Parts: sequence; structure tokens; C-alpha cells
Amino acid sequence: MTKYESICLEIRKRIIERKYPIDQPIPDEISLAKEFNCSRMTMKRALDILVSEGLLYRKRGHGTFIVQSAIQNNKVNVVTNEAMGLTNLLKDKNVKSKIIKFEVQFPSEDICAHLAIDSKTPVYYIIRLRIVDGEPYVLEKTYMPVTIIPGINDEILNGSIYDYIMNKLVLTIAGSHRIIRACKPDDLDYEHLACELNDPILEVEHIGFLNNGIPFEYSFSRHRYDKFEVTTINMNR
Amino acid sequence: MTKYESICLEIRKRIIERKYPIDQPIPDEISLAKEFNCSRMTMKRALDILVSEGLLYRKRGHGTFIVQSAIQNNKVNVVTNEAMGLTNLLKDKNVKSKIIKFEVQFPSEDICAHLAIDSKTPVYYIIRLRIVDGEPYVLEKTYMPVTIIPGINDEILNGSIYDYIMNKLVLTIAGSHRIIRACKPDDLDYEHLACELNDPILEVEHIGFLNNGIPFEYSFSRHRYDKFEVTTINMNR
DNA sequence: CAGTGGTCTAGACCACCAG
DNA sequence: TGGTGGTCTAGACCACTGT
Repeated sequence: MTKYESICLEIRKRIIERKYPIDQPIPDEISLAKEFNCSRMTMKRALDILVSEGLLYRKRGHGTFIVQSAIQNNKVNVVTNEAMGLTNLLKDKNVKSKIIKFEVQFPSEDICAHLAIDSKTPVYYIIRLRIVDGEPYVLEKTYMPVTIIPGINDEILNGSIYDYIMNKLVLTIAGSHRIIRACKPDDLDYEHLACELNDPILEVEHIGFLNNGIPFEYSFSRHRYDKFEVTTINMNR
Repeated sequence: MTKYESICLEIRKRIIERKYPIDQPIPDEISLAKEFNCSRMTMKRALDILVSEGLLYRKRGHGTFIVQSAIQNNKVNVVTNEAMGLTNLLKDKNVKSKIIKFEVQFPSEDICAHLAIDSKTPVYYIIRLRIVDGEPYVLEKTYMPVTIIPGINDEILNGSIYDYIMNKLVLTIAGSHRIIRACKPDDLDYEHLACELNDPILEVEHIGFLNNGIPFEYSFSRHRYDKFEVTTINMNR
């Protein structure tokens, strides 16, 4: 935990707990730096993070202000790190996995293109049903190159693939690309997600990248329409 | 133009023009700082931007490397600006608007909370059907505070609200918050989007912010499931 | 061990804005 | 003019890596 991270945590806490008047600027950078016993640069870096999360905004010559709408709808935790996997995102819930399919195959042309590999690089083909508090939640179809993410087994699939990648393989997940769409359910959805005939499905197509820019995962997550929504924040530079 | 911006431009140019070997680390921060006659902190800041764009990645103890896939597929300009509005996003298409409703009202409690206003601040209530190349595309229900975005009229609604905000009111749109979900169609969708009975709808709930952190728009866009998908890019810090 | 990036400092000067 | 945030510096120490 770096100094700027812990300062950032504390300031975020204060804002959420209304320790600072919502219609006033928060204390200036120099005062805060003194209070936290750090340099102004470090203070600025901590505040930069909160600005990038949409919690604060600055006015040169005026001060730093709270974005009121950000804390009025309990939407504060929207800015979670997305690269965590379901097991970590819902860690206060009981998340289980049912392995529907777990195979190795040569990838199709489409898979090759998305994973930036050739057709002779084997990939895992995994279908998992994720169950949250006993209810079917999402059906995940995942392709991962065996060369990049080796050693997948049933035990890992029953827990968190992301934990395995980050902690056992010690790889860094740098980012992701998502395409979100609505579609009609197919037979697999009916079978595992307990859909009614006309329930829509929220499908998230996902490409995950490591910090060397190499894609390691191409997946389709099919969600029950009444159990999931995607939240995004876009701030211009 | 700040120093770190101009350095950033120059390094980006060198990478794209293959001035640095693609399979080698680029020069270390101290050498680059000397070359550009700046401090190491400033150099780091310039490189940080390129890392956040996915053009470079760093390995502690090793050096700074070029993300090969970033410059191999002309993907350099992926970081497009989303805050443009439909009229600009699809400017090579024929986008028309049909005004279904255009009223002024006092906002409900929910609208107040999302726009950070009180219940006596009037808002526009606008429903528009956007038609692309003659086909119904999206049904937009929009709330905007009259005080922040004054002077809306039919002419503006038939064109681009975003153009009006940016060019006539000269306000800067800083960011947005989106919630994306799948849902079943309602009567308004059947009537205007030419939905079949069981066609899902992709709904995007949207809050737009100005650069002072004030929300100026709260909207629900209901899309035909076969005509629209949302694309997002997420890069970790 | 030497070399890399990551963090942090104490202080400087500038740009912007209100009274 | 005073106070704010924005940029930049020169240097320090730390964490991590391969030799």
C-alpha cells in the first residue's frame, strides 16, 4: 500500500461519509498535504485518482469540489476494478461454479483473430455456469490460449480463474475490451439459466489483455436480464 | 502545450514510425530525460500517458517496452471520444429525429437525485425517436435542467443537442456514467421501434456531466437489440 | 551487484480567478 | 493581491530483475 493510495482511501471515505460539506471546496492541497504529512505532489496524486473516478473536480483558482451526483445515489462503488472476476466482485456472496464443458481445441478463425494467435495454438474451451446464493447467475463461454494460461484444471475452474492468473501465474491484467448487447436466449440458456421463453439475455463479449498487450481471454458472458447490468464511466481527458 | 504533452507527442511519433526497435526496451527514463532536457518525473509523466493509451508497458527492473499489437493493426486511435451524440457518431449516415414528446415539468424524486437538483427546478422532458437511414434506431427519453441547458427548441431537437451544448452554449462535456441492461419491450417500443413481440431491448441509462461536475442530462436510450451494441475499453492504472 | 522503474520530497514558478 | 490548482525540478530511497 503506497502513501498516495492510503491517502486516497481516507479522502474517499471522508467524502462518502459527508465529513466535508458537499457544497464547499474540500481543503486546499497544501493544507491536506500538511495534515497527511506528505508533499503536495503526493497529495495531488491521491486527489488525481478521485478526480479520475468522478468523485471530485477541480477549478483552477477556486479549489477542489465534490461531484454531488456521485455520492447521492449510493453509486460510489461503481468504480471498482473490473479486472477481478466474479468471485472477487461478489466476495460477500456465495459464488459457485458448475463446469458444463472443459476441453482443449484448435481455435476457429474468429478466435484466432481475437486472441492474436495462429490456428495451431491450442486453446481451452470452457463453459461454466456461475451460481450466486443458489441461483443461476451467468453462463460463461471462455477461450484461453494454453500457452499463455497453462495449467487450468477443475479445481481452478471451481474457484477463480483470475486469482489463478494473478497469484499463481503472477501475471498482470492490464485492461479489457467489452462489447455489450441484448439477445434472445438459446437452448443452453434455457437449460442452465432458468429463463422463461421470452426473457432477454444480456451478453458481454470480452477480450482481456495482460500488461504486455497480449490477449489472454476471449469470452462471452450470458446474463439473466433481471440479475445484471453493466456500469461504465467515461471521463474525457 | 505543456512540456510533458510535447514529449509525449514526440515519443508517440517515434514509436509509430518505428524509430525504436519493436522488440527492445525503449531508452530508460533517465537517458530520455537527459535527451529531452527535463526531469525524470516529467519524463515519467509523458510515458505514463502512452502507457495509459496501451502503446507502452513497463516492467520493473527491466525497462519500458512497446506493445506490439498496438501498432500492428492501426489500432492507435482506439481511444475515441464517446461524448459526441448520435448525430456525430453516425455522421456518414442519414440521421433524423421524430419528436414524440417535448414538455417542461417539475422533476420526480428520482430525477432530482440523478441531476442533483431540487424538485422545483424545472426540467425538459423529451422523447425522441432517432431514425437512421430510414429505419427506427433508438428511442431516447431525456431529462435536462432548463437552468443548465436553456433554449431548447424543435429545431435543436431535430438536429444535435450535443452540438448545441458544445457550440452554442459553449459548455464542455467532461464525462458520463452509463448503466446498460437488457429488458422486455413496452408499448412505446412496440409503437415506434417496430419491435416484434419478444424482441429484447438494450437500454442505456445515462448521466452526462459538464466539466464542473454538474450533471446536465439524465436519459434512457432504448435500442433495438439487432441494431446496437455498446463497446467499452477499460485500462487499469 | 548494477540497472531499471515506483514512490516521495521540498520547493519553485506559472495560470487562473475573486474581491 | 492572495489563494487556488498545474507544472516542473533535482535528488533521494525503495523494489524488482538478471548477471
